Amino acid sequence: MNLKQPTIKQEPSSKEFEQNYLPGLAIDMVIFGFHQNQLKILLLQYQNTGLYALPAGFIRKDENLNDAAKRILQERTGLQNIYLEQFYTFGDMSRHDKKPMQKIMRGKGINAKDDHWLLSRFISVGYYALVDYTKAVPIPDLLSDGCDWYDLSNLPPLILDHQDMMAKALTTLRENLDRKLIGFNLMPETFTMAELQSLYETILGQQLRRTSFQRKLLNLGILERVAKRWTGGAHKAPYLYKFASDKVRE
Amino acid sequence: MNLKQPTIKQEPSSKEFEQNYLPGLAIDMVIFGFHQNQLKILLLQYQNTGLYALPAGFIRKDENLNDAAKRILQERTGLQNIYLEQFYTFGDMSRHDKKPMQKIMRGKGINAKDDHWLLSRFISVGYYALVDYTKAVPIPDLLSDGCDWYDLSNLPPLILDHQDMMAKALTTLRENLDRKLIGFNLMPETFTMAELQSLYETILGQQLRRTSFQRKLLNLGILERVAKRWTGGAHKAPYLYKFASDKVRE
DNA sequence: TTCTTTAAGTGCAATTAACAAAAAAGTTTG
DNA sequence: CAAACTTTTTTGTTAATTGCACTTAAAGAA
Repeated sequence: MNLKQPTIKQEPSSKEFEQNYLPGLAIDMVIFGFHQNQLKILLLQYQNTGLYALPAGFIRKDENLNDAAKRILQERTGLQNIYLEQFYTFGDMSRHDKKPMQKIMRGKGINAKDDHWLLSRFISVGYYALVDYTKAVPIPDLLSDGCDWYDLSNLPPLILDHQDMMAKALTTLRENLDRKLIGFNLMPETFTMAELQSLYETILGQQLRRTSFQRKLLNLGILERVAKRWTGGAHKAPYLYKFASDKVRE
Repeated sequence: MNLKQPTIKQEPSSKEFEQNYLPGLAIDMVIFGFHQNQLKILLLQYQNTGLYALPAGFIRKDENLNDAAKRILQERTGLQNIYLEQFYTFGDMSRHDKKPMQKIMRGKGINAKDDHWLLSRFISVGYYALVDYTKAVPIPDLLSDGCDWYDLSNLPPLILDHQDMMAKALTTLRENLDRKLIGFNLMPETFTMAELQSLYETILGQQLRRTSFQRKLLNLGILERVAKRWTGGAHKAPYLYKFASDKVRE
């Protein structure tokens, strides 16, 4: 069924890119989700290459950097008003390696010259986003053939320095978890205390004590107990909580 | 004595810049120092303009981003092996305002066309550095007429978004102060406990309790008491401490 | 020696976190 | 229908940290 087909959508021409986008600068996104007690990130997959990469994009000449990040996130997930934070800008020479992109373009039937704009040196601003797994609708971009969630504990090999980017994003997330109370962005509307604890444990990579965790989070005064309860087994049903954003001062 | 002189050093020509530097990307530096119980930063001053700016520079095409930052810091202070950390990348459209740079160039007798490369949109990577005030030797760059320390509590008006940059750098410094134990980089070789406390109080913008502060820092086990003491007045002389970097694990 | 002044250390209350045990709320089972 | 079982939630008890007042230490001056 899957015969070789001509590329339908065209990636931007050199001229089109130069006219509309800032040269040499890109945005890479580490989009975190949480599902079945696993921390996940969104990756693009390229056919016939075995290569995987973080979602990325470029900055329009008339666009704020942060707005470009929001746009790129929206393009890959369909989501708006998402927790999104810049965490580091990557500018080592070693990240300038033409091979992966050449392979990706060949896989798409694009015959790129050595000075194609996509093969030049890029400095990349890293952002990480925290999204509700159940709400995101992953969408591939022009060059990729798949956009899907992957377990952080079991990632495929990533191109260039994307593994380092992911690691740095995770470190930043860990450092900000308590300080900025951002974990809730990864949860659905309502959740049990055990689920929330599991999220914290997964992000921090360590076990937490049930009682301490519960007392600490409840004392923050930002959780609201929802009247309803779980349908459950032969035991006490856990309370459901929701994040009371109106109680957060800042 | 100071008659109008022709510019001696020439700023890079458009061609020279395009050949050697990454376009549209700059580095801005918030260089912190501490002297006489005041937190200070290094600013460039432009003659005949009343304008002040953070030290800045560009990235060579064959240079790592972090190496460019080190180079720029070295060019303005003469210092190497300094604590230097990237804190944010600024990319709002609103920071693209040609007027200040035009004024600076006119002040230097440069007749810049409207499409001069220095007047284009720049996205700027912010770094902050912590230096020993007594060791830095401020040096102006090609366009500026002065490079000096200014009290953080009494800054002259800065161009563009440099005030925001400074504020963000200070916030980052505050957040990292305890976590990364970086305050010592602002101190001379040896210092008294009172001086160290004054530094912390100045950075954090709040008074600290002496006993708690002392107990906490000594318990960290990273301070070494130096045998020598102060020459002093009619009272007990304070101990001198030095930072025992070999005792810091990380 | 005694006084004055500033530095450094100590003891205790108050707050916060760590650990342990008990109570609560469901369902299943005899 | 009550006893048993299971998981959630709350309540104490102990240990660690911090805030605060006070004591001790050191050095020159009277």
